[in-house]
Amino acid sequence: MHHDDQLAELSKALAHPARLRIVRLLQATPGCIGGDIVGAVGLAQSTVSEHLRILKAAGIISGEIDGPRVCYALNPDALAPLAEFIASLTALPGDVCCVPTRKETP
Amino acid sequence: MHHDDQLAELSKALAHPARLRIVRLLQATPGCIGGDIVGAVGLAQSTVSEHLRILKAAGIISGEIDGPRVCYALNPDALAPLAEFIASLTALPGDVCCVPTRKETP
DNA sequence: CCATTTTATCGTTTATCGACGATAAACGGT
DNA sequence: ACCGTTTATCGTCGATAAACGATAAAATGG
Repeated sequence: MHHDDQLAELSKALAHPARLRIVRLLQATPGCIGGDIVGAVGLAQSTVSEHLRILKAAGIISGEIDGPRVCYALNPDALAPLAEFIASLTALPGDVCCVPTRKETP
Repeated sequence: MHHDDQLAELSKALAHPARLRIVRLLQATPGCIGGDIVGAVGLAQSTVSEHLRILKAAGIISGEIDGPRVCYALNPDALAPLAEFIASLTALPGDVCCVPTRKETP
């Protein structure tokens, strides 16, 4: 897989308010919250399950089976490539562009 | 707009290899590259134009009209919220979860 | 061993995305 | 004033994503 494809995968996994919500929840909750996630995001159980699957596929979270329920935990390291990419952009000032400038595109 | 919505917008704008490619190009090129972007990404001109539009809508790039062509420049600051969000996740170690662990979900 | 609880999967529907070609719009140069 | 160049927009198509309800699977507790 190309490098940009991996970054695109990570970005896509974060590109949904419900999934960001889930990530925040997992970050805020020290222990394990089971299906409390479903109640918190306000979507159907099956929909939340799908969002969890997407996050897990991207490596952003991991799930451990704990009896009948599943305990999800955050994997902040998975986002390191994305963080590095963004940091690399801020590194050098991508300053001036060509000629004197005319007007802004609408 | 909710905070998560803004982050989702930014993530979505990055969630495509072609757009990441464009961002890299703009970062690497000190001056202005015009429609060289089209040749570099290997997609149709209209498709590239659409990707540029999406990146501009997210504030990640800006376009200045320079005669018949448009000069695009990178806006690394636009990604600061996303960078901060990711950094905040790595901050506290989101470590152990509930009970001893049984097995990994397939 | 059965009932309950919790999560995952399936099937469907609707909306959004990504790509393209064709066309329009804006501008510089001859 | 036209002509070539460059970019944006439009319309369309197939593919993917998002949401839901219904159903199945797994494991605990009675």
